[in-house]
Amino acid sequence: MPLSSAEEQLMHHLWKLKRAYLKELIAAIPAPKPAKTTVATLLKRMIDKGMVGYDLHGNSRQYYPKVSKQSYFAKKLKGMIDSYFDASPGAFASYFAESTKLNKAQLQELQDIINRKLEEE
Amino acid sequence: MPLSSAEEQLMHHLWKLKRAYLKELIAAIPAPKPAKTTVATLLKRMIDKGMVGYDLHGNSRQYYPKVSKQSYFAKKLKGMIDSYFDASPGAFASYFAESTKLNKAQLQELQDIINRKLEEE
DNA sequence: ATTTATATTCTACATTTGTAGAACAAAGTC
DNA sequence: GACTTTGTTCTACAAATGTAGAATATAAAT
Repeated sequence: MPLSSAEEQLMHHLWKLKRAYLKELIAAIPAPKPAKTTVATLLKRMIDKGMVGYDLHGNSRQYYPKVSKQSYFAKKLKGMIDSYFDASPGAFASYFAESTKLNKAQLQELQDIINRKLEEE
Repeated sequence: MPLSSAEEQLMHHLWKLKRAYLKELIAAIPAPKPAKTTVATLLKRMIDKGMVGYDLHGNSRQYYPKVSKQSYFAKKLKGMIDSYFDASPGAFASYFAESTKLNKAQLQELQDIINRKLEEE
């Protein structure tokens, strides 16, 4: 049950706010702001998809993500690696290291991480 | 003009075949195979989106990708890094190196790539 | 108590996506 | 020349997506 594009954008705001009432979510969206009912519809669909939960506070709801940004992202990335790199994270890693322009500090940070990983064996 | 999910799947076959007639494309799709008109409709939409071109051979068309898998993928990944890592490839790289389970050979390959990159300065 | 701010539900409708039948055309085969 | 294979176009329709008005509820403010 993947989120649609509009739903995913809204999810980003919810991840940032952690918990939010409708009004707060709308406040977080940059202009042109959608109608409140538009956001309400998206939230309802996201709840149906199991991605959002809520607590009742008084008569209204405080919404929160039921899936962390990290794990949602990890799933998306895995899907991409599966289809574009034949399910090989190593091939993807090589491609990424090769193609991306990182500065010296970033490259060194990566080196450190990899060295640590190698020592963990 | 992003491809829809069904279109993207078809695109993968076209990338693999490089050039293909409708029949060849359908042959490449695993069962349950869609109706030929379904594939024809998708191809038409992909042509409209500028993702596929074709040469006329006799009365029928040999289709080919107008966008390489590499560049299409790069765009997708950039979109994800923009939205999930605040447009920071470095942050993404760190996350990825940290979270993915690569074996020793893969880690060393990465090291080599990074070393080469560092020397290129 | 009346107004106001906020939220929710229901309904609606245009667009996009997934899927395919019907009809027609041309090229190769018997 | 009739038949088969392959391809294309047109049309269609259900489901998903993007967007929002109308109606309604309720809590807070005055």
